[in-house]
Amino acid sequence: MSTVRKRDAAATREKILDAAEELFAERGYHGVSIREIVGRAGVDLALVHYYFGPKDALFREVIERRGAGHAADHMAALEKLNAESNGPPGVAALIRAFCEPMFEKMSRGPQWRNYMHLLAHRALARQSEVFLAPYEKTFEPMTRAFIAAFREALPDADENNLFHAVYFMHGAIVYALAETGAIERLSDGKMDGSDFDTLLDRFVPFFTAGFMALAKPT
Amino acid sequence: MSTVRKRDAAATREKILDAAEELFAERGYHGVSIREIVGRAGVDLALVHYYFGPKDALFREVIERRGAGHAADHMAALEKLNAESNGPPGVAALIRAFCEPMFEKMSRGPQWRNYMHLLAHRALARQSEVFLAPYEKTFEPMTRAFIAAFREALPDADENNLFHAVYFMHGAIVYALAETGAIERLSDGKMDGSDFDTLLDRFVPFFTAGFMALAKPT
DNA sequence: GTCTATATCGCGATAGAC
DNA sequence: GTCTATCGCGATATAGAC
Repeated sequence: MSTVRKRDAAATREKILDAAEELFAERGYHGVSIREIVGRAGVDLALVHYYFGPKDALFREVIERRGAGHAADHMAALEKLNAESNGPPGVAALIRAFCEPMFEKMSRGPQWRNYMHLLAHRALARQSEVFLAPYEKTFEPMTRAFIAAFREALPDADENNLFHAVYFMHGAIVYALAETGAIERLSDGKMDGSDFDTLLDRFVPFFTAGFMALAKPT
Repeated sequence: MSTVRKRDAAATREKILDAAEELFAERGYHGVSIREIVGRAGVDLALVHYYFGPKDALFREVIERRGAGHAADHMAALEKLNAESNGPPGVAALIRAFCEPMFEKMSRGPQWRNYMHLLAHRALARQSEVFLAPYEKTFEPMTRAFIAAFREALPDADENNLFHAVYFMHGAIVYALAETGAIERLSDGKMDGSDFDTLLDRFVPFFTAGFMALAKPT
C-alpha cells in the first residue's frame, strides 16, 4: 500500500517536471503559469506547491534533474579522449568531444530535447536572477576543463585567442540547440535543423579551421 | 501651443519606447509589466494604451522603431562592398560586412545596445507567436542577400555547407551581442565581452577559415 | 494629452477536508 | 497524497474627468 503511494508520488513529480520542462523551454520562466503546467501534466494545482514549493524552486528542480548527468557526460567524453590518445588530444577531437554530448541528446527523445532547448534559452538570458546559478553549475566547470585541454593542444596560441574561439563555438552550439527554425528559413526548407548528425560533420572541420587560424602567430 | 503639445507627445512616446526597450531586453516580454515600464519612463500608466494599444503592440513598435534602419545598414554595407571591389567580394570582406553593422551598434550608446540585446534574445526564442514577424523582417532578407554573395565568393562550395557556415556564424554573433557575461566568467575576468573591436579582429579570420574549410571538396 | 479611478481577470500561494 | 475552496495581489485594459 505504502509502496503504491510512493510510486504514485514519484510518477506525479515526474509528470509535473516533464510538463514544466516542456513549457519553460517553449516560453521561458515568466511566460508559463503553474496552472498551465498542471493542466498539461494532468495533476492538481496544489500538488506543485506540495512537491516543489514556490515556482522558482520548481524551475531550479527542472534544470537540476538532468544537470548532473549532463555535465558528467561532458567530463566523461573529455576523460575518454585523454585516455585514448597518446599525448594531448588534437583540436578536432576536442571540438567533437565538446559538442557531441549535447548534439547526441537532441535525438534521445522529446524530454531531453526540451531540456536542451531550455538550456539554450537560458544561455542567452541576460539577467542573473536566481536562474544563473544552476546553469553555471552544469556548464562552466566543463567549459573550463575544455579550455585547458585546448591550451595543451595549441600551446603556442595566445590564450585570449582561445577564449574567443571557445566563445564563438559555444554561441554556434547554443544557437543550433535552440532549434529556432532559422536554418530552415534561411535555406528555404532545404536544410533540417534537427539533423545533428549532418551538422556535426560540418561543425568539426569548420571550427577546427577557425581554431587553427587563431592559433597561428599573426 | 499645439506645436508644444506635439513635441511633448513625441517625447512621451520616446520615453515609453526607451524604457520598454531596456526592460524587454533585460527580462523578455513576459518578464516585464506595463507598470514597470511607465515607472521607469516616468509617465502615466494609461498613456501606454493611448499611444500604443495593447502590450504586444508596444513590443512590436519597440522592434520596428530601429528595425528598418538596422536592416538598411546591413544592405548598405553589402552594396558598398560590391561597389568597391572588382568582381565578387572575398569571404573575409563579406564576413566583416555581415557582422560589423551589428558590432558597431553596440558602442553607439545604451539605447542601441538595449535594442541589440533585445534582438539577440529574440533570435533564440523558440516560439513564433506574434513576435517572429517583426524580427524576420529585419534580419532574414539581408541574411539571404549575404548567402547569395557567399555563394558567388565560393562558387565551388556545396550550397548546404554554406548554409551551415552562415548558421554557425550567426549563432556566434547572436551570442556575442547578448553580452551574457559568459566570456568574462570563462576567462576569469581577463576578457571583456563589450570590447567588440578586439572581438571583430579575431572573428573575421576565425570564420573566414571556417568558411574556407567547408568550401573545399572533401 | 494627461491623469484618476476602476473593472475584470488570472496569477502564486495556502488552509483544510478527505 | 490529493483535491476543493479561497485569499490577496498585481496584471492588462478602459471609461471618463480635466
